Amino acid sequence: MPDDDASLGELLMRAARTQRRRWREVLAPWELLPHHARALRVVCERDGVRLSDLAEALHIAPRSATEVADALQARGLVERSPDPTDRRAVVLTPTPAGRQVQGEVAAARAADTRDLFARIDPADRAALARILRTLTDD
Amino acid sequence: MPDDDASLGELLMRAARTQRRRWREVLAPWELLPHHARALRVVCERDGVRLSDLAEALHIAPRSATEVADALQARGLVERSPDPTDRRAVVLTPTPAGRQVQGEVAAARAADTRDLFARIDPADRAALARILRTLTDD
DNA sequence: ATGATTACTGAGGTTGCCTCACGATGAGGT
DNA sequence: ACCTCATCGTGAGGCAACCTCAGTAATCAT
Repeated sequence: MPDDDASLGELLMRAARTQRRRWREVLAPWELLPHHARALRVVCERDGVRLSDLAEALHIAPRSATEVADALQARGLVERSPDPTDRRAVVLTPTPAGRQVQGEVAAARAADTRDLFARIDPADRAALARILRTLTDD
Repeated sequence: MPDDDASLGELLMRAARTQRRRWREVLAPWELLPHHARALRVVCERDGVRLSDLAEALHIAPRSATEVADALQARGLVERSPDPTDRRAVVLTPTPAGRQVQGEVAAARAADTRDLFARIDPADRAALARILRTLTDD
Protein backbone atom coordinates (compact mmCIF):
# COMPACT_ATOMS: atom_id res chain seq x y z
CA MET A 1 0.00 0.00 0.00
CA PRO A 2 1.24 3.47 -0.77
CA ASP A 3 0.34 5.01 2.58
CA ASP A 4 1.93 2.21 4.54
CA ASP A 5 4.89 4.30 5.57
CA ALA A 6 2.76 7.29 6.41
CA SER A 7 0.71 5.21 8.79
CA LEU A 8 3.88 3.71 10.26
CA GLY A 9 5.07 7.21 11.03
CA GLU A 10 1.77 8.01 12.61
CA LEU A 11 1.79 4.80 14.62
CA LEU A 12 5.20 5.64 15.98
CA MET A 13 3.96 9.06 17.03
CA ARG A 14 0.88 7.60 18.64
CA ALA A 15 2.80 5.01 20.62
CA ALA A 16 5.18 7.70 21.81
CA ARG A 17 2.23 9.90 22.77
CA THR A 18 0.72 7.04 24.74
CA GLN A 19 3.94 6.62 26.63
CA ARG A 20 4.29 10.35 27.23
CA ARG A 21 0.76 10.59 28.58
CA ARG A 22 1.33 7.67 30.93
CA TRP A 23 4.55 9.25 32.10
CA ARG A 24 2.76 12.48 32.94
CA GLU A 25 0.13 10.53 34.85
CA VAL A 26 2.73 8.54 36.75
CA LEU A 27 4.35 11.82 37.75
CA ALA A 28 1.14 13.47 38.89
CA PRO A 29 1.26 12.33 42.55
CA TRP A 30 4.51 14.22 43.01
CA GLU A 31 3.22 17.27 41.14
CA LEU A 32 6.30 17.25 38.99
CA LEU A 33 6.41 18.25 35.37
CA PRO A 34 8.24 15.81 33.08
CA HIS A 35 10.88 18.42 32.50
CA HIS A 36 11.50 18.93 36.20
CA ALA A 37 11.60 15.20 36.81
CA ARG A 38 14.20 14.89 34.11
CA ALA A 39 16.26 17.66 35.68
CA LEU A 40 16.04 16.03 39.10
CA ARG A 41 17.16 12.77 37.59
CA VAL A 42 20.22 14.43 36.06
CA VAL A 43 21.11 16.08 39.35
CA CYS A 44 20.76 12.83 41.27
CA GLU A 45 22.56 10.65 38.78
CA ARG A 46 25.57 12.87 38.37
CA ASP A 47 25.36 13.92 42.00
CA GLY A 48 26.49 17.47 41.67
CA VAL A 49 25.93 19.28 38.40
CA ARG A 50 26.93 22.72 37.31
CA LEU A 51 24.11 24.82 35.95
CA SER A 52 25.69 24.94 32.54
CA ASP A 53 25.96 21.15 32.45
CA LEU A 54 22.33 20.85 33.42
CA ALA A 55 21.44 23.20 30.59
CA GLU A 56 23.32 21.04 28.16
CA ALA A 57 21.75 17.84 29.44
CA LEU A 58 18.30 19.36 29.12
CA HIS A 59 18.98 21.00 25.76
CA ILE A 60 18.01 24.43 27.02
CA ALA A 61 19.83 27.74 27.28
CA PRO A 62 21.90 28.32 30.43
CA ARG A 63 19.55 31.09 31.44
CA SER A 64 16.67 28.64 31.39
CA ALA A 65 18.55 26.15 33.55
CA THR A 66 18.61 28.85 36.21
CA GLU A 67 14.82 28.77 36.21
CA VAL A 68 14.61 24.99 36.40
CA ALA A 69 17.05 25.07 39.30
CA ASP A 70 14.94 27.76 41.00
CA ALA A 71 11.87 25.57 40.73
CA LEU A 72 13.58 22.49 42.10
CA GLN A 73 15.21 24.46 44.87
CA ALA A 74 11.94 26.11 45.83
CA ARG A 75 10.51 22.65 46.39
CA GLY A 76 13.47 21.62 48.48
CA LEU A 77 14.63 18.96 46.06
CA VAL A 78 18.04 20.39 45.23
CA GLU A 79 20.56 22.76 46.79
CA ARG A 80 22.81 25.36 45.25
CA SER A 81 26.37 25.46 46.48
CA PRO A 82 29.52 27.10 45.19
CA ASP A 83 31.73 24.89 43.09
CA PRO A 84 34.92 24.35 45.09
CA THR A 85 36.97 24.20 41.92
CA ASP A 86 35.57 27.29 40.21
CA ARG A 87 34.16 30.21 42.12
CA ARG A 88 32.11 31.35 39.14
CA ALA A 89 30.16 28.14 39.02
CA VAL A 90 27.19 26.90 41.00
CA VAL A 91 26.71 23.22 41.71
CA LEU A 92 23.31 21.65 42.17
CA THR A 93 23.15 18.81 44.66
CA PRO A 94 20.14 16.70 45.56
CA THR A 95 18.75 17.15 49.07
CA PRO A 96 17.67 14.04 50.99
CA ALA A 97 14.10 14.86 49.99
CA GLY A 98 15.24 15.18 46.40
CA ARG A 99 16.89 11.78 46.47
CA GLN A 100 13.79 10.31 48.05
CA VAL A 101 11.48 11.73 45.40
CA GLN A 102 13.82 10.73 42.60
CA GLY A 103 13.91 7.18 43.92
CA GLU A 104 10.14 6.93 44.16
CA VAL A 105 9.62 8.45 40.74
CA ALA A 106 12.18 6.18 39.13
CA ALA A 107 10.51 3.15 40.65
CA ALA A 108 7.06 4.26 39.54
CA ARG A 109 8.31 4.94 36.05
CA ALA A 110 10.03 1.59 35.80
CA ALA A 111 6.87 -0.15 36.94
CA ASP A 112 4.75 1.74 34.44
CA THR A 113 7.11 1.03 31.57
CA ARG A 114 7.15 -2.63 32.55
CA ASP A 115 3.34 -2.66 32.50
CA LEU A 116 3.19 -1.03 29.11
CA PHE A 117 5.66 -3.34 27.44
CA ALA A 118 4.19 -6.38 29.12
CA ARG A 119 1.59 -6.17 26.36
CA ILE A 120 4.07 -7.66 23.95
CA ASP A 121 6.01 -10.87 24.38
CA PRO A 122 9.76 -11.04 24.89
CA ALA A 123 10.50 -11.88 21.28
CA ASP A 124 8.61 -8.82 20.13
CA ARG A 125 10.33 -6.70 22.74
CA ALA A 126 13.67 -7.74 21.31
CA ALA A 127 12.50 -7.11 17.75
CA LEU A 128 11.14 -3.71 18.74
CA ALA A 129 14.40 -2.72 20.38
CA ARG A 130 16.38 -3.78 17.34
CA ILE A 131 14.12 -1.97 14.90
CA LEU A 132 13.88 1.22 16.95
CA ARG A 133 17.64 1.39 17.24
CA THR A 134 17.80 1.43 13.47
CA LEU A 135 15.38 4.32 13.32
CA THR A 136 17.19 6.42 15.89
CA ASP A 137 19.69 9.04 14.80
CA ASP A 138 21.13 10.51 17.96
CA MET B 1 18.18 -7.69 32.04
CA PRO B 2 16.22 -5.71 34.57
CA ASP B 3 16.44 -2.38 32.75
CA ASP B 4 15.40 -3.85 29.46
CA ASP B 5 11.98 -2.24 29.58
CA ALA B 6 13.35 1.07 30.69
CA SER B 7 15.65 1.20 27.71
CA LEU B 8 12.81 0.11 25.44
CA GLY B 9 10.82 3.08 26.64
CA GLU B 10 13.73 5.35 26.01
CA LEU B 11 14.29 3.89 22.57
CA LEU B 12 10.70 4.57 21.67
CA MET B 13 11.07 8.16 22.78
CA ARG B 14 14.29 8.58 20.85
CA ALA B 15 12.88 7.17 17.64
CA ALA B 16 9.90 9.47 17.98
CA ARG B 17 12.20 12.41 18.61
CA THR B 18 14.17 11.56 15.49
CA GLN B 19 10.99 11.57 13.48
CA ARG B 20 9.81 14.82 15.01
CA ARG B 21 13.10 16.52 14.29
CA ARG B 22 13.02 15.39 10.67
CA TRP B 23 9.45 16.59 10.37
CA ARG B 24 10.46 20.04 11.58
CA GLU B 25 13.31 20.12 9.07
CA VAL B 26 11.07 18.99 6.24
CA LEU B 27 8.73 21.83 7.10
CA ALA B 28 11.43 24.49 7.25
CA PRO B 29 11.30 25.54 3.57
CA TRP B 30 7.70 26.63 4.03
CA GLU B 31 8.46 28.35 7.34
CA LEU B 32 5.60 26.48 8.94
CA LEU B 33 5.54 25.27 12.51
CA PRO B 34 4.40 21.66 12.95
CA HIS B 35 1.32 22.90 14.70
CA HIS B 36 0.36 25.21 11.86
CA ALA B 37 1.03 22.52 9.30
CA ARG B 38 -1.26 20.22 11.24
CA ALA B 39 -3.95 22.88 11.32
CA LEU B 40 -3.63 23.49 7.60
CA ARG B 41 -3.94 19.77 7.00
CA VAL B 42 -7.15 19.62 9.01
CA VAL B 43 -8.60 22.59 7.11
CA CYS B 44 -7.70 21.09 3.74
CA GLU B 45 -8.81 17.56 4.52
CA ARG B 46 -12.19 18.48 5.90
CA ASP B 47 -12.47 21.36 3.44
CA GLY B 48 -14.26 23.84 5.62
CA VAL B 49 -13.90 23.61 9.36
CA ARG B 50 -15.54 25.58 12.11
CA LEU B 51 -13.14 27.16 14.55
CA SER B 52 -14.47 25.04 17.37
CA ASP B 53 -13.93 21.86 15.36
CA LEU B 54 -10.39 22.92 14.60
CA ALA B 55 -9.83 23.50 18.30
CA GLU B 56 -11.03 20.02 19.05
CA ALA B 57 -8.91 18.45 16.33
CA LEU B 58 -5.83 20.22 17.65
CA HIS B 59 -6.65 19.62 21.30
CA ILE B 60 -6.52 23.29 22.17
CA ALA B 61 -9.03 25.73 23.64
CA PRO B 62 -11.39 27.46 21.20
CA ARG B 63 -9.76 30.77 21.98
CA SER B 64 -6.42 29.38 20.85
CA ALA B 65 -7.88 28.14 17.60
CA THR B 66 -8.66 31.78 16.83
CA GLU B 67 -4.94 32.51 16.99
CA VAL B 68 -3.96 29.59 14.80
CA ALA B 69 -6.56 30.72 12.29
CA ASP B 70 -5.19 34.27 12.47
CA ALA B 71 -1.69 33.01 11.67
CA LEU B 72 -2.81 30.88 8.75
CA GLN B 73 -5.01 33.65 7.42
CA ALA B 74 -2.23 36.22 7.72
CA ARG B 75 -0.13 34.03 5.44
CA GLY B 76 -2.96 33.71 2.95
CA LEU B 77 -3.36 29.98 3.48
CA VAL B 78 -6.92 29.95 4.75
CA GLU B 79 -9.99 32.15 4.59
CA ARG B 80 -12.63 32.96 7.16
CA SER B 81 -16.21 32.90 5.97
CA PRO B 82 -19.52 32.85 7.77
CA ASP B 83 -21.06 29.43 8.19
CA PRO B 84 -24.19 29.42 6.00
CA THR B 85 -25.99 27.17 8.46
CA ASP B 86 -25.12 29.02 11.66
CA ARG B 87 -24.39 32.70 11.63
CA ARG B 88 -22.49 32.49 14.92
CA ALA B 89 -19.92 30.21 13.43
CA VAL B 90 -16.87 30.92 11.30
CA VAL B 91 -15.71 28.44 8.71
CA LEU B 92 -12.11 28.14 7.67
CA THR B 93 -11.53 27.26 4.04
CA PRO B 94 -8.21 26.70 2.32
CA THR B 95 -7.21 29.28 -0.26
CA PRO B 96 -5.65 28.04 -3.51
CA ALA B 97 -2.27 28.92 -2.03
CA GLY B 98 -3.18 26.97 1.08
CA ARG B 99 -4.08 23.91 -0.93
CA GLN B 100 -0.88 24.24 -2.87
CA VAL B 101 1.27 24.44 0.25
CA GLN B 102 -0.59 21.60 1.89
CA GLY B 103 -0.03 19.44 -1.16
CA GLU B 104 3.67 20.18 -1.28
CA VAL B 105 4.10 19.63 2.43
CA ALA B 106 2.21 16.37 2.38
CA ALA B 107 4.36 15.11 -0.46
CA ALA B 108 7.56 16.15 1.27
CA ARG B 109 6.46 14.50 4.47
CA ALA B 110 5.51 11.29 2.72
CA ALA B 111 8.88 11.21 1.02
CA ASP B 112 10.71 11.82 4.26
CA THR B 113 8.78 9.14 6.10
CA ARG B 114 9.47 6.74 3.27
CA ASP B 115 13.16 7.51 3.52
CA LEU B 116 13.22 6.99 7.26
CA PHE B 117 11.45 3.65 7.19
CA ALA B 118 13.44 2.47 4.20
CA ARG B 119 16.12 1.70 6.77
CA ILE B 120 14.23 -1.39 7.76
CA ASP B 121 13.04 -4.15 5.50
CA PRO B 122 9.36 -4.86 4.72
CA ALA B 123 9.08 -7.71 7.20
CA ASP B 124 10.32 -5.48 10.00
CA ARG B 125 7.99 -2.72 8.88
CA ALA B 126 5.08 -5.09 9.26
CA ALA B 127 6.33 -6.29 12.63
CA LEU B 128 6.83 -2.73 13.80
CA ALA B 129 3.33 -1.73 12.76
CA ARG B 130 1.83 -4.72 14.56
CA ILE B 131 3.80 -4.11 17.74
CA LEU B 132 3.19 -0.37 17.81
CA ARG B 133 -0.53 -0.91 17.41
CA THR B 134 -0.43 -3.02 20.54
CA LEU B 135 1.30 -0.26 22.44
CA THR B 136 -1.12 2.45 21.37
CA ASP B 137 -4.06 3.37 23.55
CA ASP B 138 -6.05 5.98 21.64
C1' DA C 1 -40.82 35.15 24.13
C1' DT C 2 -37.51 34.61 27.16
C1' DG C 3 -33.92 32.05 29.43
C1' DA C 4 -30.19 28.89 28.74
C1' DT C 5 -26.65 27.56 25.59
C1' DT C 6 -23.26 28.01 21.97
C1' DA C 7 -19.70 30.36 18.70
C1' DC C 8 -16.21 33.37 18.39
C1' DT C 9 -13.07 36.96 20.19
C1' DG C 10 -10.96 40.97 23.11
C1' DA C 11 -8.48 41.54 27.32
C1' DG C 12 -5.26 40.02 30.12
C1' DG C 13 -2.56 36.34 32.66
C1' DT C 14 0.86 32.31 32.92
C1' DT C 15 4.58 29.41 31.48
C1' DG C 16 8.66 28.25 29.52
C1' DC C 17 11.58 29.33 26.67
C1' DC C 18 14.83 32.94 24.50
C1' DT C 19 18.65 36.94 23.89
C1' DC C 20 21.35 40.49 25.73
C1' DA C 21 24.10 42.75 29.15
C1' DC C 22 26.57 42.63 33.34
C1' DG C 23 29.54 41.46 37.41
C1' DA C 24 32.62 38.08 39.04
C1' DT C 25 36.01 34.85 38.08
C1' DG C 26 39.44 32.13 35.52
C1' DA C 27 43.17 31.26 32.00
C1' DG C 28 46.88 32.75 29.35
C1' DG C 29 50.01 35.98 27.64
C1' DT C 30 53.60 39.75 28.30
C1' DA D 1 51.61 42.55 38.33
C1' DC D 2 48.65 43.55 34.71
C1' DC D 3 45.79 43.15 30.68
C1' DT D 4 42.74 40.63 27.63
C1' DC D 5 39.63 37.38 26.52
C1' DA D 6 36.56 33.55 27.64
C1' DT D 7 33.22 31.58 30.79
C1' DC D 8 29.69 31.18 34.75
C1' DG D 9 25.36 32.38 36.54
C1' DT D 10 21.67 35.64 36.52
C1' DG D 11 18.74 40.24 36.10
C1' DA D 12 16.04 42.46 32.65
C1' DG D 13 13.14 42.18 29.20
C1' DG D 14 10.81 39.87 25.22
C1' DC D 15 8.13 36.43 22.73
C1' DA D 16 5.07 32.54 21.48
C1' DA D 17 1.55 29.63 22.61
C1' DC D 18 -1.27 28.46 25.48
C1' DC D 19 -5.00 29.59 29.10
C1' DT D 20 -9.48 31.82 31.57
C1' DC D 21 -13.02 35.08 31.78
C1' DA D 22 -16.28 38.26 30.10
C1' DG D 23 -18.88 40.08 26.28
C1' DT D 24 -21.67 40.05 21.97
C1' DA D 25 -24.38 37.79 18.69
C1' DA D 26 -27.05 33.96 17.33
C1' DT D 27 -29.57 29.74 18.24
C1' DC D 28 -32.35 26.52 20.77
C1' DA D 29 -35.74 24.78 24.26
C1' DT D 30 -39.67 25.41 26.78
